[in-house]
Amino acid sequence: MSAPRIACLDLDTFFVSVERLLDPSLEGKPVVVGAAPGHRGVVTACSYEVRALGVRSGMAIREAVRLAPRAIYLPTRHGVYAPYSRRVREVLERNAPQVQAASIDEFYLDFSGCERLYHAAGDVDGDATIERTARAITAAIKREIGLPASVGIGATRAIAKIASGVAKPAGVRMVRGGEERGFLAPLPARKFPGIGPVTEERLRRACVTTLGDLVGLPPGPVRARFGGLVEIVEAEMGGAGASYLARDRPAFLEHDPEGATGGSISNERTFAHDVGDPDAVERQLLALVERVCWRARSRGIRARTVTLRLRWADFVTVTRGRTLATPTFQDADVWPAARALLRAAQDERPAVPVRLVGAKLSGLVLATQLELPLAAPPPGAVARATVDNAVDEVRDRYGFDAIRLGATEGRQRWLDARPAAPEVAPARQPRRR
DNA sequence: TCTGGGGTCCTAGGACCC
DNA sequence: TCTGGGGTCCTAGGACCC
Repeated sequence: MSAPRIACLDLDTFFVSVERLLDPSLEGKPVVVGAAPGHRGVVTACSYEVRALGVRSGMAIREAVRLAPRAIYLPTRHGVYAPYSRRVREVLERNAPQVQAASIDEFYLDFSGCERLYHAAGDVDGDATIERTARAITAAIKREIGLPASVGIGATRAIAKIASGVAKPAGVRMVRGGEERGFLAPLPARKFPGIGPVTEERLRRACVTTLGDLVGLPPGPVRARFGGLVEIVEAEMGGAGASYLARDRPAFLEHDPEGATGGSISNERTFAHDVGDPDAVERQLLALVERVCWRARSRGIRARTVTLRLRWADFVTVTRGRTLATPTFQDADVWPAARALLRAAQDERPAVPVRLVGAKLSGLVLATQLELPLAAPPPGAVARATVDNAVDEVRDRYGFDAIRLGATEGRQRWLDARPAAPEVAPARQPRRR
């Protein structure tokens, strides 16, 4: 039997909690963080007061306003929340041997290897010690930072994560070794990480509502249809999380820079109103290309593949990609490819207005791993690269929007005038965080 | 005037090579 | 003049997560 050793700590309604720290008058009131009412967008986070009215994160803001017209609507301010997340992490690192951030408001703690410590304390299996530690951690986060948090504890990451949801708000829930099946079986299938709305509906049509229903499917075609999923849930019920969330991967590319080729850098924008003018879409795409390239440069990462994302007014969405011969982080290399992809896609449905456009870089490689070309840069290239570097430095310090580049047509000529050679300027050092 | 934005992972088919 | 596989790369789409 596997003893619980993984904890999942989740900050309750994190963005709302931070907004309340900054403005205590919001305490106890219905609060929605997300897009502005009347605009296109969704709910990013919401307080329990509005959840009681049916509001959920991910819901269209329009729908939230309909359900909770008197709630207080606040814009999402990512830059404000990140420092609080870092402070939480510091508390965790003081109290747990291993900490991994899964997102801005979710952390995994691994207590493996602490058995001798527990034994010395007279705690045979360690359960009591881990649970006590979890309570001490949530108390410290509340006392030192002011944020409520919930913790789930179990043998695997999946069990711990599900338990943290059950523990909310501001609770601790431990699933002891051997209790996994009894804990999971009555839960709605949707609670299992990886089962989303689509799979939930497929399961519902097979008369499967709970995780117990799922593993209880009799042998036959229906069970076979969900075969992989049944195996995964079965393993979790046995406390053996050799699958799924237990697949430990580095959480962040920054932590695994050696030869990292996975990952992607993308930005996309939904227009306030659907856009019928192809030139206007092109201008927005150029701004997005400049943004993703800047992000790649400031991380010292080049990309081999450029992908365009386009969503038309009727919500039909396509992605179109192209892989370049040489990895790059230069606007002048990425832009022609992105523009060609956009024009080809626009040609497929010329009369339909565009709702969203996006640019993505993938096939990432560390810039320092590349061999530099031996050829001397062509005339003018160094001067242009110097200007680009100066723009980058301002943006690294003050953010992408600190500098607006000139009229797009002039900018396009500037890009077209640049050599397509990927390396004209010395590689910049990755930005320190 | 329904449906954000940043990601990860998986699948599947076709090209191409051996 | 009929028929293999396996492996890798590329592309496109889709489910899911926070």
